Amino acid sequence: MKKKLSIVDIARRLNVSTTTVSFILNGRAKEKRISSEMVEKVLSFVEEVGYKPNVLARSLRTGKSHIIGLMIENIANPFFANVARLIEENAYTKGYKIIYSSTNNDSEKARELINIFKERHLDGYIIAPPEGIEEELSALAKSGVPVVLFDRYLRGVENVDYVGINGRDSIYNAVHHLVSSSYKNIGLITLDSLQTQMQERLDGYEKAVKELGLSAHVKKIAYSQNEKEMVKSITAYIKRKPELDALIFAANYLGISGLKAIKKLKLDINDDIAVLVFDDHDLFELHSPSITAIAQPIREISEKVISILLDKLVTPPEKRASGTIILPTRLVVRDSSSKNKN
Amino acid sequence: MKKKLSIVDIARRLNVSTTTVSFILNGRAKEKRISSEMVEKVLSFVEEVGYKPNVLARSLRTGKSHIIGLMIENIANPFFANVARLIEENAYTKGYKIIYSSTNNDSEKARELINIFKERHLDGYIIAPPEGIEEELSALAKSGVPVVLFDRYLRGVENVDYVGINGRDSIYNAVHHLVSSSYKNIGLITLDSLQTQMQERLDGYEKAVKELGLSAHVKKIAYSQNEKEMVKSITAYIKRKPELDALIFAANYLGISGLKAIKKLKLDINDDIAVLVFDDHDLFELHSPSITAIAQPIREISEKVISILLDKLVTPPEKRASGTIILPTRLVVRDSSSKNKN
DNA sequence: CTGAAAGCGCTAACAC
DNA sequence: GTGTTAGCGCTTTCAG
Repeated sequence: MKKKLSIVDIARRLNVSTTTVSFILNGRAKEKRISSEMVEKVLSFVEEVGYKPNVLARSLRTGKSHIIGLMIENIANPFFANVARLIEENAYTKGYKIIYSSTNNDSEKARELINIFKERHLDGYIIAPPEGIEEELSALAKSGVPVVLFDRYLRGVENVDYVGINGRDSIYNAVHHLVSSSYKNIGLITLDSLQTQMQERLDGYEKAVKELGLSAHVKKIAYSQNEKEMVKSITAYIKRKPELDALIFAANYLGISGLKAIKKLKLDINDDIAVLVFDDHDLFELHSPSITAIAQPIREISEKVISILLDKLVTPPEKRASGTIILPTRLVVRDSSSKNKN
Repeated sequence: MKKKLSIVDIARRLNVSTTTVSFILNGRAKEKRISSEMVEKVLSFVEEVGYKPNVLARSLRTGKSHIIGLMIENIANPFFANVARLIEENAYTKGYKIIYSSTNNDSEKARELINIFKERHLDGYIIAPPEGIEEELSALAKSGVPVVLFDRYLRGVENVDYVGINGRDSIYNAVHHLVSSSYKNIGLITLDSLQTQMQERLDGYEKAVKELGLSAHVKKIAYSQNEKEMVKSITAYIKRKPELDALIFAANYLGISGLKAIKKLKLDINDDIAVLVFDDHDLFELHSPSITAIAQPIREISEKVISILLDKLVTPPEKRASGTIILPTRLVVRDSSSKNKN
């Protein structure tokens, strides 16, 4: 239909210079002391013809894209999906768009993504990083773009912010909760991963178990996109360890796989084995029995992440300071961890 | 670190023209019959200094952004999250990035989004549209950008493709399934919405009920982001209709709210009331009893959507034809709809 | 207060 | 085969 007008077109039609138009459009009319009739004239014409500046050209010129890159593990994981939604909503109100990508915990893919993002001159990054991209992240941060990590951090990466939760304490407390509900043989099903958040959870478990004089039972599952395989290894593990009377799952999808395994084995949660999962999920509330979970403060995480990033965007690089924010989790006690209630 | 090199820099260093470099970089060396030594020289130098063309400048020049806009209802809905993930994976391998946004079924927000997307010169659009953006979509399509709708279409919008499922038959069959499991008073909990996919589901229900000589019980819930409210209205409805012995939920989040309502009312699924939900979910398999669901072919939908779009992207506008693809669903019968099994 | 003009980095028609 | 150069649409310095 209406062929795209450029700023030149509108300047010509109005018999003014592009400069004037540009200044007015960028709200610098006051500052440049442009007559208010001029401003009015330009604005109403722009409105009338529905002119929109070409963002691309502007970006090319200014070096700002008003796009934020979001890199997460997997958008189909409800935790990440919810964080993504909240971050997006928030960014949107501030005039920023999100371009996102799932890494599937693959450092190779993450590296590529960073490159692609870089080419597009994104204004900032929000990343739940897989291991092995320390260098790329450092380089990115050093180049002056704000980078905020969340969910897990990467050791030795400078000048990035981090928003996370206290996984160590969370699991530590969870173990105590189970013990106080008179479970004794508590296993931890976690990922075979060196990611910091998984390490913390493991630490918390080991610390608690040690202090309580219990023996540790840890099963590390290989990360896989394939749920079937996860269910299989968990099933095998449970069979191999009949002495366990409680299981902590270190991530929500592990928990879901675990519940499937338990169902397959026809075990009774609680009679046979208690269940506690890191990261809450709709499913856990509705499950019979309902499943005790460690709930992450999704809203707070999202808000912190985006507000830190937006803050940095308006702070000159030399005045920026990076930091770490650790948020508390909440243990939502349900029936799967209360022997007597069931 | 290394300050961004431009194509001019590298041309100068090599004492060749930018044209030559540009052609080589765009793989048109053969076509332009550039000497292979030249090609080699340029390529290795480019490699060495790690030069990356500025995508923005290229887009400005070519008018192509290699970005696809994805507009869905809500990324936190597993159906959309999964579709998004699959589409993204697929697009990514073809060199396209996704920029996404949730509309929350708000036509105002959707309209704004389309405007923002337009400014960025996206190459194509994938949209699960709310009602009320017919005009904008038509305009978009008319401007020559490929548009693919999915999940629901909009009446009267020309020149867009649509990938959907046969919601009418799905629900029709679902009713028959319930009846053959000897349920008689079947209610439908749906959204108070004119969206085509919801209409189809309602149609299927009404057709089946009529043919079978049953009486219709339809509850239309207002769309809301707030789960609590949904649970409340469903709870009230169930209380008001004690004669119902089966409930069909027309969307997965309705189903989840429904399950919460049923739990709150302490009803026994199956003894008191059968449950069948449109759109499968992890939860439904694990629920006790497990919940019968109509599973959408998520992978097929995603693949169709993206392949249609990518196809159009390489087809000159005048040769493009738009069409509709309807995929079949699968009724996954579980315990919640089998009176005797329970 | 307003205008001319120099780029941002790239592509491609047009020369040679 | 390779080089020159005119834009793509915008911002912003520098003159007036």
